[in-house]
Amino acid sequence: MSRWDPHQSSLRQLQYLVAVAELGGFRRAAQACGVAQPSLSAQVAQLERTLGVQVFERHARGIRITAAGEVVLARARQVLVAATDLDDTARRQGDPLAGTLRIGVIPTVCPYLLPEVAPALHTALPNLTVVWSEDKTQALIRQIEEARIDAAIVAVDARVNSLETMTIGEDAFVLAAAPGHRLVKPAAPASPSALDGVTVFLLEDGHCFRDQALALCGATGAHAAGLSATGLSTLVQMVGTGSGVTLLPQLAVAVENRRGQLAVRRFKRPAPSRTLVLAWRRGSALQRPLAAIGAVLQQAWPLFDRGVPTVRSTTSNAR
Amino acid sequence: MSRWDPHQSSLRQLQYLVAVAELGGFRRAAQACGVAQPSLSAQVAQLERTLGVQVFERHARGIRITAAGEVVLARARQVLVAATDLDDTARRQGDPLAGTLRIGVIPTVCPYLLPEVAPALHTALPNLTVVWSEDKTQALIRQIEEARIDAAIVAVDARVNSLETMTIGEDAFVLAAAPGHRLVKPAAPASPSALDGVTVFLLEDGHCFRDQALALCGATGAHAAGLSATGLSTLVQMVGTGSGVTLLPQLAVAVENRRGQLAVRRFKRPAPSRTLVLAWRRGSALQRPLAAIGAVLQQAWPLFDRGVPTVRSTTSNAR
DNA sequence: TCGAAGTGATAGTCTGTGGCTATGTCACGA
DNA sequence: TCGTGACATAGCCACAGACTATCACTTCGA
Repeated sequence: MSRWDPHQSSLRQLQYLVAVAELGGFRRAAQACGVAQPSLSAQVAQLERTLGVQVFERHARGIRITAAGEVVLARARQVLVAATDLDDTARRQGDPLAGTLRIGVIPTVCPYLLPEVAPALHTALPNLTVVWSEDKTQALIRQIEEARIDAAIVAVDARVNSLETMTIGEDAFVLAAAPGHRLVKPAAPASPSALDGVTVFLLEDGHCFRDQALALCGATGAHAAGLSATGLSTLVQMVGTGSGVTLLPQLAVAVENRRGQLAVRRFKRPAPSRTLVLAWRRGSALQRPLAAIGAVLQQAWPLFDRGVPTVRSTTSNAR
Repeated sequence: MSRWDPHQSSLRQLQYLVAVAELGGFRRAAQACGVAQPSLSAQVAQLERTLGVQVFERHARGIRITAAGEVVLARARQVLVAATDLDDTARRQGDPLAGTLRIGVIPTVCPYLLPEVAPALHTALPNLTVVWSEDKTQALIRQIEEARIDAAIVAVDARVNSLETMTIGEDAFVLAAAPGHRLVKPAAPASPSALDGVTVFLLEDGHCFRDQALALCGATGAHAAGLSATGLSTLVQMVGTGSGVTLLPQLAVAVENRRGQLAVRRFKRPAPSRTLVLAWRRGSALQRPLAAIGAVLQQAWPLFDRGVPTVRSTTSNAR
């Protein structure tokens, strides 16, 4: 019965392998792994020998990953993710609501949500330490899949099958422009068709909020301005001085318009909006603490949502 | 950047852990792993220490798995399965259609399908060695999930989410009884309602074919006989001598009725049937060779299917 | 009641794996 | 042409993990 024929390779060897692939070289990988380059080289070479696959082509000017190596690397990463889950599982055995979680947040949410929510989380889950990071959706998803972060707060349109999600809340879009602009003068909620033919300033590529705003523009006949902003603050400055119009998530209005330089007008219900979710890798060992965090976020959400039903077309939402 | 903090534990330690759990003791596990008991004990103890979880309670009369241990073990198995996938991936890099595959087959299929199909497989895929095993559906699924076999030929009703499947063919059910029995005398195909009030002999519990036949009985008003058979051969003997009726898969008729001791009658179309599939673990590294095997099985299937459209209500289907 | 047979743990020894430093070889670019 | 940075090689050392022998304990049966 060959059931117990041992796995020759070790987890450490797999880590070395993946490190070389990701950092693009043995020296850098060795440094990152905290070992000397010859030690790492030897381990990788031995792993290649036991697997019977050459993963890297060694050149004097660095390495190349072979075709066979790519598929082997993908499997190696899977093993390491599973091992990480094992570690997590074990670590949480005592108190599932204790320990450290790494959560990524998209840039159009992070600075507005965290200041309110981080203290609430600490109160609700005092033994849990959350390390926040900020990145765009695609990067966050990759980081989740590679177990480099434990979860992310994102605004999903398309469901990613490798992730599980929990809805935090709906974040409505609002119109924003310099006070006096014709689009934001009326007190009544705007119809989406008000955007027809209008030039709208958007975020630069890679922000999911750009895509969502762009979709709304496409549906309403608006078109994107030639210039893109690197963040919502920039966006606000651009339309605040000029004559343009932009879309903002309600979540950001209180902070971005704290000096009242903009006039803001909401849409008729059902207002266009994005759904914020907490997402984590399917099968993660951290279901328990993540679900607890998700619950806290859900509870806290009305704090940010307050503008939506009763927003005034004036500046300076309460703060 | 804690990205590269190493996994302390090794795959070998995980194997030891799982072996202890499955074999129920350190000595047996050590023997199975081919190491001395103290070596294995030390490794398991260290693993428990690094994970911070006591997986086993040690008693003089063996071990018990702790509650925390159960969940840790499940994760450990996942890591080993991923490692097996890595090995498989690497091994198949040269020729994906070479090497060895372990395939399980349910008892109501194995003896009838293999004699025909094994040579065909060898012809079509000469570099592939298939090791066949026979077990019931539930056991096979567990073996697939634990990477103890690579695939199985089963008759699924409920789809199991952890498995991917490829249909081999439809295997119709037929009525079988001693020649002269009123149910098998007419030449015309039977209506399912013919079973109403009839006592039908079935396989013993655990055979999926029992459940499928039982479902048909329930739908038609038949009821199960008190006595169950351990296999189709036994079933044939039971009804061949007595006055009972049974259901057989068409696949088995040629072999089981080779001496013509039974009269067989098919059902009106659409005849009740089971779907035979080749199933493997989702994400298995063996997609390529398994799909190739599935294709050969599909092609070969009409060989066994021949009775269905034109079956006579006589004995002795061609062979 | 006591010993045999089973469990896993402990003690002490040895070897091979995987680490280190120092150096070699090669390709490219200044 | 030589310097620089890539990865490989050589040689050494230490400790992890294997082994054998034995202990401590429980259970079962004579």
